[in-house]
Amino acid sequence: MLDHSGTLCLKTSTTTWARVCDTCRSAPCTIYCRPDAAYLCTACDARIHAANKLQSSQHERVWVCEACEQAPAAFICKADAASLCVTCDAEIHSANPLARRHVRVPVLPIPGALYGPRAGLGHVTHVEPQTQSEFLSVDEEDESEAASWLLFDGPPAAAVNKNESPIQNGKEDHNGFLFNGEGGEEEDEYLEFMEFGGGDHEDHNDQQCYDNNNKVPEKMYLDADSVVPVQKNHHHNHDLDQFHHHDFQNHHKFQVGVEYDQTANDGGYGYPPLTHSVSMSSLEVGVVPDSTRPDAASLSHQRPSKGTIDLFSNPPVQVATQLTPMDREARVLRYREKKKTRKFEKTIRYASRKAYAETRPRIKGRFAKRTNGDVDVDQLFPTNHMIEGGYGIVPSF
DNA sequence: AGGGAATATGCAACCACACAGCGCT
DNA sequence: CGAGCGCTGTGTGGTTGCATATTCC
Repeated sequence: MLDHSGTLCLKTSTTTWARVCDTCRSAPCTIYCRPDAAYLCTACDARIHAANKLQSSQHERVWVCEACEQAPAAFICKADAASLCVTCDAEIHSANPLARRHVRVPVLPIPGALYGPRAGLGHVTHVEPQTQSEFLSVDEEDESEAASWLLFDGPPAAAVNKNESPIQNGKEDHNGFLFNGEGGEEEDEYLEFMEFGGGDHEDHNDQQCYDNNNKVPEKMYLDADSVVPVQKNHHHNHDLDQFHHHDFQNHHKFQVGVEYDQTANDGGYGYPPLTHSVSMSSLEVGVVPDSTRPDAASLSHQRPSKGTIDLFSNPPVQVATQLTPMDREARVLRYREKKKTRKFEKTIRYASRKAYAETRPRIKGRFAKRTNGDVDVDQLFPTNHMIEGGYGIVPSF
């Protein structure tokens, strides 16, 4: 589709029309190369600029605005942890007094070595924070965050948590990771899970996530839930505060599990004993991961109680994955797409049930039995009304 | 600085009932 | 084989109580 300026755009899952890559014309652009005046997807950017180190170092590139996805980003909003173009920045931050208080800094060019050694998954190193800001841009956060996952080539050690070892169940891939079939969906689910369960964490912990020698995220070879890498997000989107608070709570709980696991995990699997520089809050100390928590139980993989974690019987085999830059870029892209499309609001599957619930008599918030005096529901929601209003239509899954 | 009390915040449980889905006749 | 019936499980929202976090003294 062409936008107002005639630019070819792609319909994204977020219902916005993102400018497409000027090179491949098939993927949404994520990077703007100033010298070339070209909008590129990360894959093409990697291909073009990684091929020529001179280009890579001299071509100043910036991320594309995360809001409109149509213009190069000019500012980074610390509060929203988003890179925004001038127009979107003005629009968003003039919306209300609270937004006006958001601290924004000029966006910095993407480091020229973006596709250098950092891209090698087996050699992921911590990227020093940009000098003018203590935080990374959102995209760089994504890079770091996604990179930490990319090291983990496969589902989140689901079987590690089971009583069968990865080797026993025969699903170990060549890297020693658990891998189920093509692994794509598994990975997506994993990323999605991580996004909700602990993926949004601080980058400063990235450094601590990697073993100094093996460049392996130290949080990775743990039981299923505890594989959540200790990262923290700078996102402070006010709409998401509630989520992040909860997320952060969970994060702490995970972290406790991690601490425990690692003390128990020094069992000669080829990993040196890990020293933890991860700061421990009062909450983390002495807190037993609550396996009875519904949110924990709702996770796809049941977390064994602290006392029942049996890591020694199931030594998870872990080897740093070697992925090509293109593979990595593809995964990062997929991760970003997932991140963009994630929804935090409650999903109503049955509008009719919602309508009935709203009209149902209550006693202290609880549903109460209808009495004869109650209004007949059929009068409130006659069949034709329900249909016209969209109620009564049950989505098929 | 450390500890206890007060306050703030977040979340799961609870309830009744319409409806989907399944098995059986 | 399709229709009808009965049974079971699911999903829906407002309030409450509890657990945890934060602030204050």
